[in-house]
Amino acid sequence: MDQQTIRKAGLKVTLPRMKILEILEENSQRHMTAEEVYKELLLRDEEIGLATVYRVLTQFEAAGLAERHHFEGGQAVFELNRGEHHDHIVCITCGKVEEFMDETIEKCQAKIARRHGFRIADHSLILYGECDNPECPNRPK
Amino acid sequence: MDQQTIRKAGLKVTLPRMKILEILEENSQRHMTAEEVYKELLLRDEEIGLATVYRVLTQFEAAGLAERHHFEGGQAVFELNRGEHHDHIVCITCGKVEEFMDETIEKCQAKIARRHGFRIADHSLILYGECDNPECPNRPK
DNA sequence: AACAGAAATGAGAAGCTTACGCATTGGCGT
DNA sequence: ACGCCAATGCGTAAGCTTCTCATTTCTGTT
Ligand SMILES: [Mn+2]
Ligand SMILES: [Mn+2]
Ligand SMILES: [Zn+2]
Ligand SMILES: [Zn+2]
Repeated sequence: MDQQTIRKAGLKVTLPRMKILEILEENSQRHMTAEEVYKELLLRDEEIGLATVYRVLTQFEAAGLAERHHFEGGQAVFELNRGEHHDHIVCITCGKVEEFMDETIEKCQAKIARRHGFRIADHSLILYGECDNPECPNRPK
Repeated sequence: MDQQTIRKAGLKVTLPRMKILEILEENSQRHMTAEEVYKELLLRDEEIGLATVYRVLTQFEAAGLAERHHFEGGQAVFELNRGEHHDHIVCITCGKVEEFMDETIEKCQAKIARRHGFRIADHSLILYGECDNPECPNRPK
């Protein structure tokens, strides 16, 4: 239940938090911007301000409930933390996002950090390319 | 000579472009924000507007002369393209940036892209952590 | 060396995303 | 049910980057 999720994250259970978590859950295969979450709230006739959306998403992130990613394009995107780390590959033409996890890369990163005397806290790996979707606008016909 | 560099990039040789290229060259070990380049121009009594700095940096990037990176913190940083690709490891405490290149990681990325049907165009790999610099503010004493 | 056309520049304003201030509302423990 | 403090909504502001447009500067050509 969402209430438990929010409570366990150390946050007071409020309507905005419930609704936003709900939306992230229903779109767990996507990566949504704050604006998109906000628009989705409007569709559902929820009177929740954009500032609250940003605030709640930031709180979810701080609580480890959600992750924020900075793909090219200015707007940050959010997704629920599913417990297993993954990185992203983004189509620069149609925006499609796929996820992957590569043990070899992860290990190499740790090794590199060690070699440079860094205690690694986080990392961001994003591959940009053109996807092979026939519907992808960039596909030569 | 800088003039040749700029001309070969397909850009008209202008004073702002010369000066900005000069500054990037003199700071080739750093990663500078547009604002930092602008401040450096002010120190040199060059009457070059911030808008021009942004424009020129963007043009340098488009021409392959420079690279833009988005480390955490809002501001993009720029560096001259030295011809050899590298990725970055950033200290989240003192901001120190080190560079690395790992053939294994690069190969894995290519493999992953292939597996997902993406023609890879670019990638961004940034490791965040705490460095071991004794001067680093975060160092426990 | 002067000229003309096109491209580039400077200054300020605007755009966009995100954060903030504050009066008001709303959870939640009592 | 009550009251306190956190959370919210709205408007505003901040930070970074880009745009607009009148003016200047290149560049190739007389
Ligand atoms: Mn994801
Ligand atoms: Mn670099
Ligand atoms: Zn695509
Ligand atoms: Zn450090």
